[in-house]
Amino acid sequence: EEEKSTKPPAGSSKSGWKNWKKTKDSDSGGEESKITYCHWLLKSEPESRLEKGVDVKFSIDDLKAQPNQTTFWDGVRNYQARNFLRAMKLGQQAFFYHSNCKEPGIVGIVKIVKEAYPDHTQFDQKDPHYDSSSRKENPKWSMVDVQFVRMTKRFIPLSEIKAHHLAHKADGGPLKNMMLFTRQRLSIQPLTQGKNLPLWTLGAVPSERQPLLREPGSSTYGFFFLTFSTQRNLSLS
DNA sequence: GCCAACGTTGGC
DNA sequence: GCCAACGTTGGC
Repeated sequence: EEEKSTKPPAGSSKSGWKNWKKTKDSDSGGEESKITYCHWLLKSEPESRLEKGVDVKFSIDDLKAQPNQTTFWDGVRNYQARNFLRAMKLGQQAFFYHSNCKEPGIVGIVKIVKEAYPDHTQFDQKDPHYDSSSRKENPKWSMVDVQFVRMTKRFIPLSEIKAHHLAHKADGGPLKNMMLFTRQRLSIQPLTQGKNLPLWTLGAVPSERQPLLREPGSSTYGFFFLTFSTQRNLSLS
């Protein structure tokens, strides 16, 4: 279904076409394709774990250790996550989240330095994420390149984000629909402003085209995350 | 290490 | 198209 939403089938059957139209037009399915996201959250496992004999550990320190502090984000094998990958634009920023570990939470910020292209690991039989059903002429899975930007000023534990999420579910705050909780298993997710709240709660309102994320000390704050944090006297940047 | 959540697979 | 079985994710 997700395949069809990116590209209508050439000689499509009636039902295939219908499904494609449905995902484009319906409120729930279509929303994803219509909305333009600007910020993301990427999960990665910082602790060693073997998958088909291969260690899948990749912490933010591992990213920092890469040449140019840059790596390809391979191994995404979920259609929704893949579609988000494909929606990522050059220069956009994402939180780097440590998952499946002692202290899950946000540890840093990365940026997209190359937009989606075929994930070569899907064709590599030795790779734990090898996909025998994918053809080179029409690769199923994509990856982007990301580069380390910086660590967050402090570690932001899942427990803290979750506390806000729970509070916001009650009071309609910006994190009430955060996908970290509404789609707990999604490894690539967009961050949104939250519908009924002003994005900018402190300082000047930046013009629309300015980068949303500022260095500490700037008079304006970006990343919707900072909205709730500043409201609650926390500082994430 | 346990297990709940949830995405995927495949029989019917 | 339904849904039970199964596999994976990821918090705890």
